[in-house]
Amino acid sequence: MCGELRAENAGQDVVLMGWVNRRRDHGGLIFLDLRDRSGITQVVVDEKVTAAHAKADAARPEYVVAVKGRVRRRGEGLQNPNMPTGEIEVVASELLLLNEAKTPPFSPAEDAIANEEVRLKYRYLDLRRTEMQANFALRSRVAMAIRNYLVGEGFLEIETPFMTRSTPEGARDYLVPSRIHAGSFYALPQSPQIFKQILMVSGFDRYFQIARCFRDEDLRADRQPEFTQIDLEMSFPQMDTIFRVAEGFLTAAFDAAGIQLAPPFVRMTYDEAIHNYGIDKPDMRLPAMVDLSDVLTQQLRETLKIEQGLPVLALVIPKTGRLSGTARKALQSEVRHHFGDTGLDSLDLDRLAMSPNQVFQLLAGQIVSRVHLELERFCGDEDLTDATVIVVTPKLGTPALWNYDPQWIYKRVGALRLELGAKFADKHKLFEQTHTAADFKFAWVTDFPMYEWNEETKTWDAAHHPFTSPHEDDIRAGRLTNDKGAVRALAYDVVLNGTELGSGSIRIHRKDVQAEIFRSLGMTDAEAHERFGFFLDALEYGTPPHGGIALGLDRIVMILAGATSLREVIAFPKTAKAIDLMVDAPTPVSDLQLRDLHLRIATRS
RNA sequence: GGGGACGUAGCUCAGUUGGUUAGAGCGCUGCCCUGUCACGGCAGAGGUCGCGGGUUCGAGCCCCGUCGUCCCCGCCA
Repeated sequence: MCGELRAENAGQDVVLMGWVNRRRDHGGLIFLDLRDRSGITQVVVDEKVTAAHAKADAARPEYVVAVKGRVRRRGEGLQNPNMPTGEIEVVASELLLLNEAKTPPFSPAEDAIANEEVRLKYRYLDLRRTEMQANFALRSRVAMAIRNYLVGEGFLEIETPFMTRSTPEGARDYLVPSRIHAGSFYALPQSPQIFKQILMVSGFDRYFQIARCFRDEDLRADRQPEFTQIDLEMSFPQMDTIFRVAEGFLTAAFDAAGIQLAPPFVRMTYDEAIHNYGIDKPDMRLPAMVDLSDVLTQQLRETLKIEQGLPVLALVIPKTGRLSGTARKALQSEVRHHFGDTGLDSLDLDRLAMSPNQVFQLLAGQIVSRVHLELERFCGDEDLTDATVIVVTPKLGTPALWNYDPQWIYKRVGALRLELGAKFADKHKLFEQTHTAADFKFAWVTDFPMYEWNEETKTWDAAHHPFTSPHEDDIRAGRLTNDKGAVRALAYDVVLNGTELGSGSIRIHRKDVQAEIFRSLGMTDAEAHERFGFFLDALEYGTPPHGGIALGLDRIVMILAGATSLREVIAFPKTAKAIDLMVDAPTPVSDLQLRDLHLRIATRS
């Protein structure tokens, strides 16, 4: 193939087929760079080879050609050290134009890339680009590594249906109308959740699937309406068993990308994540928030007009260098703007330190030493003078604040931490990519809350999904009925650099517990039976304890490819409005099709 | 549903305070060229300034609406 020939192939007769990447016409001598997915080779066509030369003359970029010729080692000074095949060239004896090509709207050979609208419309051209070819080669390798690992661990790959039953919880379903049953619909699966649990009931012990999932929600850079999960489930697991398996296949996946991970990953509870990072998917490429609550005594809070009893938090952004006066002021106003009228404010540490008041000086000293401690924990010994510190305080007597619990402040400051991280990342090379294990900060977050208060419907919803087992202790303490907010779930997320890669849980395997959970979610027994009767039935026929996890393959590959959008690692993705610009989907359908499906379009906008 | 950015030649973009015939680079077409590799030289073609309306003597530029792409919030068990 085009990318494979080297100096040791000199003298060999070869046939190459590929696309014309570039053509350099010197009159009597024409150079064609021939490209296929393995790489690029230079072909030389001399005018003495009349027929071939005429064809090379007619050839244009993106023509598909076949070349017969001999590999020749390039002479001194003619070599191109920037190309893997730069030491050789193929001297053409015969040339065939297998197919012509219209002038493409953008060139797959260019480094500069066109806007996404054009790229997506002509996706087949975009996918010819070296970068995209590399992304999909990587994706294939990663998927293969995961398959190999899981099969090696005794997992069985089993497919589950795409056309299934709508479940009203969770995301919006994509629906498929039934022709045979007027007025009824299949739903595309949001995940194979129930099927994989049933497979455990069936005795399949260790199941996995690289499964397509569908969710009809609004898109983001890291969210597509159809996406691929590495879905697995096992019987008789401890949480640790599942962590080990997931760490195992992630290690295999990263190995396929040339990165050696060193599991086990860091673990923290949900409460710790919120307290230290203000978010349930911490990005640990930045230092944690520093809790200064105990440094700010009651007395000091009164003087500084800081609310009692609420957390005071410091953020530290390393490697920013010493900020100029203007930069500090700009930052200050940015922070103000970020918090708006929430009642959060920032304390000027420098002014505190330079204050003639000794109490303030002391306080500043205490804050600095606390922050320094975190910085040391984070990256050995980092010079604090090179970092920027922001101290966030809840202002005294801000009415709105009275309703806010500490969690709200943690989350709010956590959001600022990420915003500033992103801002300084570009400027000061905060996340320098060395493409080694150190760039990839994994964590397990455990003990998620079981329930989430839904302000809209004034009900408790399942935070993960309703098949998640609550902590044994919380069941025994009766919290399922009288203290839902405190119930912890046996649920866990695996997080990488602030992105949720996947989540899972130990499931409920007893019918009575499952029924009680449904009831606690406000479902009557009749409703539960109507929706999940088949599942409750299955639980009664000898269900093993089981649990599992599902990880987003697209997101894993995206991060490994260094991309910031899933569209770079999905061959035929959809736009932010869920449109496929190449095939132009979705489209209206004919009245005949609608009649077959017993559907009528009610409104057209 | 809400907020923001963008939309000018095939592509990437510039276009001053609203003022004559809307520009550049790349690409494309033709001719020349035997050592290029982002080849080079000469000549040339190419525009519904996203679309619709308005203000104005005059709109790429101002106003209103609309469509599309991207990012974020809501949403995503």
